Amino acid sequence: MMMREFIQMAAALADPARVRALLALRDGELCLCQIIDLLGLAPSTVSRHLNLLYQAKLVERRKQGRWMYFTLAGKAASPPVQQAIAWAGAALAADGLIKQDARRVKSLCRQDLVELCACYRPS
Amino acid sequence: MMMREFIQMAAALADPARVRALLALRDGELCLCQIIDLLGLAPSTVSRHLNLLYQAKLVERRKQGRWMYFTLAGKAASPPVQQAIAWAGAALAADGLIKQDARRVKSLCRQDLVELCACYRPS
DNA sequence: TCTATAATTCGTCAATTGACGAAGTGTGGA
DNA sequence: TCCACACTTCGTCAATTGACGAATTATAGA
Repeated sequence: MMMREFIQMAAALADPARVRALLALRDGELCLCQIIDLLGLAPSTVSRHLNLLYQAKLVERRKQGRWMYFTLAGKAASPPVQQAIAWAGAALAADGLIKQDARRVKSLCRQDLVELCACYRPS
Repeated sequence: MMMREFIQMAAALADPARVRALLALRDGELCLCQIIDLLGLAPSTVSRHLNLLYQAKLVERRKQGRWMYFTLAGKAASPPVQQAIAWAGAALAADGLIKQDARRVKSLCRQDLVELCACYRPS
């Protein structure tokens, strides 16, 4: 791994919204609109954050229909990538916001995606 | 560890000069002027970089006379700190610049500190 | 005490970053 | 063929960052 890639990874982890999104994926894949709902930021902002995580190879993504699903980088990922994810998870295991997010994710996953995509709800 | 501290650590690692300085400390302590020489940046810039690494708890420092010596965070450091250092080291083990720095550090350590402090040499 | 020097602090400047909304893309269903 | 909607791209703006030099602090030695 070269310096450029490492810096990209560290920079991706140097923002609370991105770290929250990353760790929210530990229980399985999420649709972008679920992450938008979780973070409470504008769709374009969240899209950009997730793209940075993707460029840094910390997450993978697949498009299914209208939805873009994200997952944590898997077993095929390089050791530095896996170390980075493990590091963030361990360091923030006791963090209140991260724990709150984890509970929220469980609840989001129980909802229907069509209903959930509240990110665009006029409310 | 809270979010704030984690972000501080990740941000500290998100700059090539700081990562180089951090990993240059793996073989033992270095004086600030040695790091200035290694990085080829202005003294004030390097001082600021090392202060950020210190705030992030990734390095320790001690003042002896006119010199400020830095070392990697030791065994007393929290697991996340140690994980971060191990992560950077492993990810950049094959990086050319880091390897070059390591050779340079060995050579710097063989020089007399008084002669070395070339950072202020008019040259 | 005076001087030289290692390091820090501060002010400035250009470049980058994160936020947003507006506009554009693409997919699925009416 | 439209339309609705999930997502992305782009432009803008305020805030942050990294670089530097100038000025300051602190320490060792003449």
